[in-house]
Parts: sequence; C-alpha cells; structure tokens
Amino acid sequence: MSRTPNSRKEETHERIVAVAARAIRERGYAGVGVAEVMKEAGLTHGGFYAHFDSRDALLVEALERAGRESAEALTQAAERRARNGVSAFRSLVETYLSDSLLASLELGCPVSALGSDMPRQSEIVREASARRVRRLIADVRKALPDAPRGAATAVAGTLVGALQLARVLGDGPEGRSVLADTRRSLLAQYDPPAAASR
Amino acid sequence: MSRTPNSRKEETHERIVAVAARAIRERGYAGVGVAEVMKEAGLTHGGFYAHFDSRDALLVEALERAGRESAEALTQAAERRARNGVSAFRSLVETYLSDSLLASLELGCPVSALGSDMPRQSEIVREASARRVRRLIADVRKALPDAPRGAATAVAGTLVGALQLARVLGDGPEGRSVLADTRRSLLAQYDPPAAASR
DNA sequence: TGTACATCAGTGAACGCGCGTTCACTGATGTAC
DNA sequence: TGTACATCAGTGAACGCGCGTTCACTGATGTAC
Repeated sequence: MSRTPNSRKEETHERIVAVAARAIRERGYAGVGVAEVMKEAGLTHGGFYAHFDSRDALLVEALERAGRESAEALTQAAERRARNGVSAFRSLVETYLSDSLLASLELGCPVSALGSDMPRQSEIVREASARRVRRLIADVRKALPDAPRGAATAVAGTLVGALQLARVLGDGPEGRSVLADTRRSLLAQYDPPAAASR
Repeated sequence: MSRTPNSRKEETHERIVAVAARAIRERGYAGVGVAEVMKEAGLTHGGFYAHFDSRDALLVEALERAGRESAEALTQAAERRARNGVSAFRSLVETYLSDSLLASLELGCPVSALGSDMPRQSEIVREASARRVRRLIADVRKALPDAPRGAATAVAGTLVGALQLARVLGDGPEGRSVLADTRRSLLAQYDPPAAASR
C-alpha cells in the first residue's frame, strides 16, 4: 500500500491532537500536560517537539479540533432531526443543552468547557479561542434567521453559561433542571410551540 | 487599644483571603499559588499553614469572599439606581454586564470568572462553587419576581456566558458589542421599555 | 512599675514532585544503484 | 533482486524551575507576680 510522503508522521500528529482535543475539554487547559497527552497517544514525551513548536501550539490545534468536532455533532443532529420537522433552533438548543453532555465534559463545546480560562491564555491560544467564539455565534445565528439583531449573541451566551452552571451543580436532578429550565426559556422565546406545530 | 484575643492573626487571615479573592478571579484557580498570595499579602509562604489546612481550603474561603463582594456590589448599585426609578432587573443586567467589568476580571462575579473550571476542582471547592451558583440564581430570581418559572436560571446562565464570551473577544468594540447585544436582548424580554417608562 | 517567662505569629530553608523543554541516540523505513 | 546508505519518527535520560507542604527557629507580644 503506497503512502503519501510523511503520512505516518501526519497520522501520529492527528492522533496526538485528537487525544488533546478531548483532554482540554475534560481537564481544562491547565490540566493538560505534554507527557500525559503523549502517553495517552501511545508515545513517549520526548518526541513531542518533532510535532509541535510548544505546548501552546498543541493547545491551539486541540481547540480547533474540539470546535470542529462539536460543531459537526450539532450539525449532524440538526440534519437528522430536520427530517422529522424539528426546527434548526430547537435542535441546536436541545442538542447543546442535552442531559447527556452534562457528565461528558470531553465531548461538548470547548467554549463552554474552557470559556472562563480563555482570556488567561497565551496570545496564540487566546486568538484561537476568539475565533472559536465568533464561529459559535455565527452558527447560532444560522439557526435563528428571523430573530432581532444581536439575539444570536445572547443565545450563544445562554448556551455556554447554562451548561456551565448545570455542570457545577452535577449530573443529578439539580444540574438537569438547570438545563431543562434553560431549554424551556429559550424555546418559548425563539421557537414558540404555536409556530412549531403550525 | 485593647484587642480581642487572636485579632491580629484574624486580621492577617482576612488580608490573605482578600488577596486570594481577587487572585482567583484574575488568574483562575490554577493560576493562584500559595507563595504568590502570601507575598501579595506582605508575608512569607512559610506561615501559610498556620492559617489554612491546605491550598484548597484557601480557595474555598477566597471563592466565598469573592461571591460576597460581587453580590454586595450588585446590591449597592441596585439600591442607588432604584432611587432614580430603575428596576431591579435592569440594574442587575446593566451592572453585571457593564463595560467596566470587561477588563476587570478580578472584580466581577466569580462564577463568570471561574465557571468552566469549577467542575474540575477538589470536592470542597466544587461544593463551595455549587453554593455560589445557587446563590447567583436566587439573586437573579429576586430581581425577576413576575417571570415564568425557570426564567431566573436561564438569565443567570446568560449573564455568566455573555460576560465570558465578551472577555474572550477583548475589551475593545467586539467584546463590548457582545455585552450590548445581550443587555438589549435581556431587557427586551424581561423589562420592556413600555413597562419601564410607565 | 519592673522583671521572668510563656505564648504566638511569622520566617526561611528544605523536601519531593511534576512540569515544559532539550538532546544524543536507536531502530525502522525508504531510496539509489 | 539485493545491498549500502540516508532519512526519519520516536526513545529515554536529563535540565532547570516552580509548586504545595513541613518544620525548626526567631522575635515580638502579652501575662504572672
């Protein structure tokens, strides 16, 4: 089987980034170490700097990948549910604020997993974080075509904040009720049942 | 001047906690070290364990103090503005999401400064974080007496998330517009101009 | 009021540990002829 | 097709550093008589 040049190294690189994309969401920027990520990827830490200029360079790639993974999951859920007549907005709210993400920090949106730490990172990580926030707001806007100006921004903030509050309160009834209250409130405002059942 | 027993030590203790209450908001839980806090309080790090059982015990006291400071600032602003006929809800939204807090991480609400890291802390810090989140929701509820059930939860999430998004985008026009959009959206929903001017 | 002693808050050196980063090396893969 | 060599991905030991925590000590404060 023929390989393109460097493809083995690129595969390893991808594997490291995939591990890190989960790790930063689960343990936070500060909880992710070079040696631990390499070990989880089945390597020793010495080879790290053949793949990345610095730990921060890994964080940037990991954040970008986490953002892509989360956005794709939201898009796929929306496409699946659109066939049953569910609006894009309802699907976004119910997927982003689903009970199953409460206990799965490593799978959700990196903005809600890392938001409060983003302003404290090095410049390259902050810039990558800002790009991710802009994309999140743009993605919400797409699901809210007729809403007043600025609504997408407020909704994005609500999604991010509500998931964080719920996670602090745990994956029991208390945390789940934060998600349920927030879903109800958002849907009542932007996707009223009357419009949905029409 | 007579002192109550231990008052000198208690004063020092308070000073350390006050320094830490700012530090955790500015630099995050992970960015706060024992030695640095003691130095900022004018002490050497060796004396730390005469005041606290562990670093985590300091984080708990610091979080509680930061929460009290933030809640008091919100209450005081609301009382001041109530004399000019401003509703409690409008005052909460405009104070929590004020432009001046964009660049002053160390002064705002600890939930928005630390939210995404709260689920990753040791048990005692997580419990203190959960208490702070419950208080925040309760405080929002007080400013929203006639809103539908669960609205306070959604609003609390919006406040926390919006401030984080804005801070990631910086204290220039981009971050300020996130705050402005969110204020407008919240006030339109829960404190419409018609009701306010009546 | 003055002296002797006990208490107490804070000091500073030391500890073991894990971190990000560097680097000489190894063994496998791929290329030249 | 087979051999010799170059390239390359990954290894593992080592580095300096800052962390949380411990502890013997010091100097100031307060108490007893």
